[in-house]
Amino acid sequence: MLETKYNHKKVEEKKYEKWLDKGYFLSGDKTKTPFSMVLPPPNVTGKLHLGHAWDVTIQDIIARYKRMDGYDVLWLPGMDHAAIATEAKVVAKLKEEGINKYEIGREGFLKKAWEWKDEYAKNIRNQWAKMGISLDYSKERFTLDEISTKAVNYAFIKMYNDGLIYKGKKIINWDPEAKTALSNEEVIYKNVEGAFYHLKYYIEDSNEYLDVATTRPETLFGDTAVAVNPKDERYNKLIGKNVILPIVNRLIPIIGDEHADMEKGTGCVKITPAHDPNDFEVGNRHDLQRIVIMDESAHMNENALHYKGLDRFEAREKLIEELKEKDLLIEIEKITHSVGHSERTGVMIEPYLSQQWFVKMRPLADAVLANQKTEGKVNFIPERFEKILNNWMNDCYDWCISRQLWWGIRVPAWYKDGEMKVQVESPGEGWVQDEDVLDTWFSSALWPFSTLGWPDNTELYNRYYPTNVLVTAYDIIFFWVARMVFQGLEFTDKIPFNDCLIHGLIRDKDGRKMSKSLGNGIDPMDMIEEYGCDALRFFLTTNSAPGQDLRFDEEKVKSTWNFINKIWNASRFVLINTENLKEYDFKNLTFSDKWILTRLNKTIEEVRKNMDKYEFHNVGSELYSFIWNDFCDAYIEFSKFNMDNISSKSTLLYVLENILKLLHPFMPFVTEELYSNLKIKETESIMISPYPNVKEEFNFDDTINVMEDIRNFITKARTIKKENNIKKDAKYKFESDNSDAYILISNTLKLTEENKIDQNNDDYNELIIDSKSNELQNTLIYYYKESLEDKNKVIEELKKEKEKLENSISRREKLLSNPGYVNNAPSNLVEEEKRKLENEKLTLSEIIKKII
RNA sequence: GGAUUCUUAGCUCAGUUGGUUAGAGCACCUGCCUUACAAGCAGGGGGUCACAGGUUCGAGUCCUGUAGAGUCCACCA
Repeated sequence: MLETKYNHKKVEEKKYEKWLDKGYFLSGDKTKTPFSMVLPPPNVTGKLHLGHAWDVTIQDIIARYKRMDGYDVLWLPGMDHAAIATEAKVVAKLKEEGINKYEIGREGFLKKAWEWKDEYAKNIRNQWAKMGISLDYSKERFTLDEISTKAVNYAFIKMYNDGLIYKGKKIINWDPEAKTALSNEEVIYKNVEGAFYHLKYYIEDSNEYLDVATTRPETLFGDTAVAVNPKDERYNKLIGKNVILPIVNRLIPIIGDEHADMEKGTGCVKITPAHDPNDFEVGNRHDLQRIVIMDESAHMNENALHYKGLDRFEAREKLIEELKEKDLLIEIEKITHSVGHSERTGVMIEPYLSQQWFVKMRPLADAVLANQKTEGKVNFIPERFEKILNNWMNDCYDWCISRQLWWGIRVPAWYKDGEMKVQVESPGEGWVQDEDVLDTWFSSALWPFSTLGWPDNTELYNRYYPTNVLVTAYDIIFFWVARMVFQGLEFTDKIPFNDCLIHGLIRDKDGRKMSKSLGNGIDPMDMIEEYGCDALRFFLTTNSAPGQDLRFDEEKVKSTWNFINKIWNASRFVLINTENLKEYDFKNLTFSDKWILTRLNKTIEEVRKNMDKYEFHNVGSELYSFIWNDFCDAYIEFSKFNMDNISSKSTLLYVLENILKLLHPFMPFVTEELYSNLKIKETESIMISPYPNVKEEFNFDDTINVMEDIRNFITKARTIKKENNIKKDAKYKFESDNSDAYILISNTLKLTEENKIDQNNDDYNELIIDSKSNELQNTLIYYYKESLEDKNKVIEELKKEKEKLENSISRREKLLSNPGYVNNAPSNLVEEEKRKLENEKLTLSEIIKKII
């Protein structure tokens, strides 16, 4: 028999291994309809955080539900090589060991990186196991494995041949720490303290100068013009003249360009085409020279004259000193401005002119936008997230996909004598492969189909693609979701997933983002240790509406634990009382059996409806109130009165069995444990049992209102009894027009035979509790000794109730006499109003009698 | 500047296509060790749904405006 308390550690032990051994997570049953999802591959850089725990639990709920409901579920796991992030971590680790990556070379470094990957992949798999998620490990993939590499190479070459990938020299976001280019999405803008340095650019052959303000004075070495707005009357007459570039003393032209904003700063802008994206454009318009003044680690080069070799910030400092000395500095204006930082290394981005590979976005984005207007669009849940996709697709810029790293898929391009060939294999002797690797997201973008063996025409691909649903957080929509959609459309002519279920981000108790720097992060593994995986899962998935952020509140995890303990104990009760039951027998159902079976049907219906809509918080509250309020508080209590009835025992066990199944996707471990203790069950594991369906023969709809009346009457009786201090052994008289109600009420209120009296003895006063409705009429009279004071109190109470009823009745009458309501409102609501009105009138008439 | 979410009980959140006395958990008050569960049971109190208008027979829900909080994108010489 079960222990008296739920012990999550014991319950969650060894079950996962068993499921794995039995092969329950495997896909491939061809007799069933396929259902597929790919797991958003976590980076192999660390451990899973609460956000992952949330994300994987949602998916596992879907997977388990669909599997139980008869689908052949493929939930494909995998991990992401996370080029920059991993390379940065491996470099840091090597540094600790005193190794420089360039010393050991590309091959040596990659060996180390693979070792790192293997170690972290193992950790991640352990954490997946702890979360209880039902992944098909036989299909596990890695973004750098052969299957993925093949797909990436194919995609790259195809896009190159179709003109969708090109190589070009442009200003890109450069990370001087990782020494690589980044895409715009990998740049995070932060507000930092900085300054506007106002510099004197003397006009040629004159004592006058232009006040040119810049936040990055060290870039002046790359200046090839100063721009003013052609409409700016202060300066436009100077267009065509030259200014003397400070320190360098080179002559550079004053040009007229719309880019110079008259309202902003001084109206004069220095133009550095090799170090600023806007200036790059200006440079193109005016055919200006591009002078690169820094090397790849953001140290000044020979173009910066005597500053050569200095770091950019050091150079800035020294340059300012020199400008001051030479009286070329007008002022330093302190400002706070937003500056791009590398998402991974955290260093300030340097806009940098370099040769990179790009994906031409416009045609791909337009295809997505066009597709979202069709029936075959990606269905976002909640819908509003489609706008984020569309906004991003509307104004996007070409995607820089080359990275100057080693950890990644190498660009399949070969060079010899100024010639370039794009292909996988070396074209032959003397050809050298491009040193760059591709952006991680380029491989992730192909994930839903590359994992299934595309571009080959595989059985997996044909059976499971497109996938049914993708689950991820909203912060990843443009990084990943958008890219999968356009690559899916480009290569497979299909959207990669029909539904895209978006959840929010996890915040701490005070609503702040969880981050390392704040130190407010919570390790899901600690929560599992403390409260169990089932409690964590249920908390994560039932405490917010789709798309909303979730505040992590340990108290709520704790109260979920209590809920599980409640289920545990209810199960104990059922198991203890049904030990001898060999098979279900529903021939002799009592009134409360019929009621709970009907309520179970309604619950199944609601739960299924909400499961299909991914509204898990609704499923949660539906199950919570059914289990706790209906099953435990009411039904189990009532069942105690008919323990000799085999049909009642059957009902107890049957309802429990169904509760466990309904809960299983949320709480896989405890439901498996309890299910394994059931005497009657269809399957050896709850995982492979069929998900509950509504059973028409268990619909006894007329029990619902009657039971509601009975329970209300019981509550009312208890309240009045408590308020009036009626003793347990008070004499009473009880009448009911319904024998089921009579039994349930007298048993529950403990109305014993010995306290029952027929006639009022003059010594007693009467306390009448009654309820009148069309379904049920009860009168319970307690006889007791009371003071006059008590009696007046009772009258007061009755008067209050009378007043309440009168208000309610007049409100309902007004409502029902309103033709607008009666004609327009749904008829079942109108009927319900009428019924309640009738019942209230009956009750009121009784109260009036008593007051008189 | 553009987009978007949020404002409901002391706290954290639900509240489906508008349906008329707004729900839950936790916290609070009262009484119970009634053997499935005191991590529980039985009762109870607590909300002019941010504010102001509008549409409607009917608004927490739809529309307009205001205030506050958050997030994303763009710009930031």
